[in-house]
Amino acid sequence: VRALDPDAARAILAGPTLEAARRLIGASLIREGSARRVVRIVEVEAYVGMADQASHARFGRTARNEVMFGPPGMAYVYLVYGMYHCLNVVTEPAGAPAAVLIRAAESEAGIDAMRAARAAHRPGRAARDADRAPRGPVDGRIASGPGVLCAAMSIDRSDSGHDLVDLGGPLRLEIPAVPLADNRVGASARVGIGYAPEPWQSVPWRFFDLASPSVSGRRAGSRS
DNA sequence: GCAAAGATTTGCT
DNA sequence: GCAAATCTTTGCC
Repeated sequence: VRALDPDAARAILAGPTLEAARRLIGASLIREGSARRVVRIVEVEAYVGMADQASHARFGRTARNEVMFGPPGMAYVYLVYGMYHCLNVVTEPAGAPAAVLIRAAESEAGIDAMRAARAAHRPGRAARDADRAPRGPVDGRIASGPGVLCAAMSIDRSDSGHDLVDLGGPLRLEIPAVPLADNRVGASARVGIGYAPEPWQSVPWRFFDLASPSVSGRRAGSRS
C-alpha cells in the first residue's frame, strides 16, 4: 500500500484529531539508522483541546506541553512514572493543543535492534535482577504498550519537538494512502486516566486494530 | 520550597 | 490482583 506524501500526511494531521487518530491505525513508525526499525501502529488514543480533562493540555500552555500547541506532525514525548517515555503525534493547527498517543505497534523490521533496546531499558526491579534469567519480551509483544514501544524504538525526550512527517528525519511516520476499513477498527474509553472527571474518562477516544494481537491490555470496546 | 500524583510495566502473592 | 520502581511536573503554602 502506498504511503501519503508529506504534504498529504500533514493535511490529515492538521485536521480533526479523532479522524487523524483513526488514520494512524496501520501507519508505520520508522527509526532510521544502521539497523532500521519499522513498526506498524495498532493502537492509539486522542487527546483533544484544553477542555479535555485527561489531556496534559488541561493545565494550559506549560513548558512540558508546549509542543502540543505547535504545528501538526511534530513528536510530543514525555516521561511517565519516572521511567517510561510516551510518544504522541501533534495534531490540528498551531494554537489548538491536541495530539494522538501511540499506544502499541507490531514489529515489521529490525526486531533484533528492538530486543536489544528493550533489554537496555529495564527499569526498577527488572534492572536490579538483571543477573537473574531475563524473561525477555515475546517478539509479538515487543511494542505492545506506550512505554515499551518507546523503549523498543529508542524514543525519549530528545525526539520531542522534531518533525515526524519530514522525509529524511531519524524518526518518521508514514500514513497509508488507503485507511484501514472502519469495521476493522475498535474503539473504547482511554486507558490510565482514572483521574479525569466524566465525560472525559469514558469518551471512546482509544482506537485499535481489531485483528492485532499486539494491542495492549484488555481489548474491551466496540466497533467504531 | 515541598508534597503529591502520574496518558506504565513487571513480578510476586 | 497488588504494589514497587523512579523522577518530573504541578499545585499549594
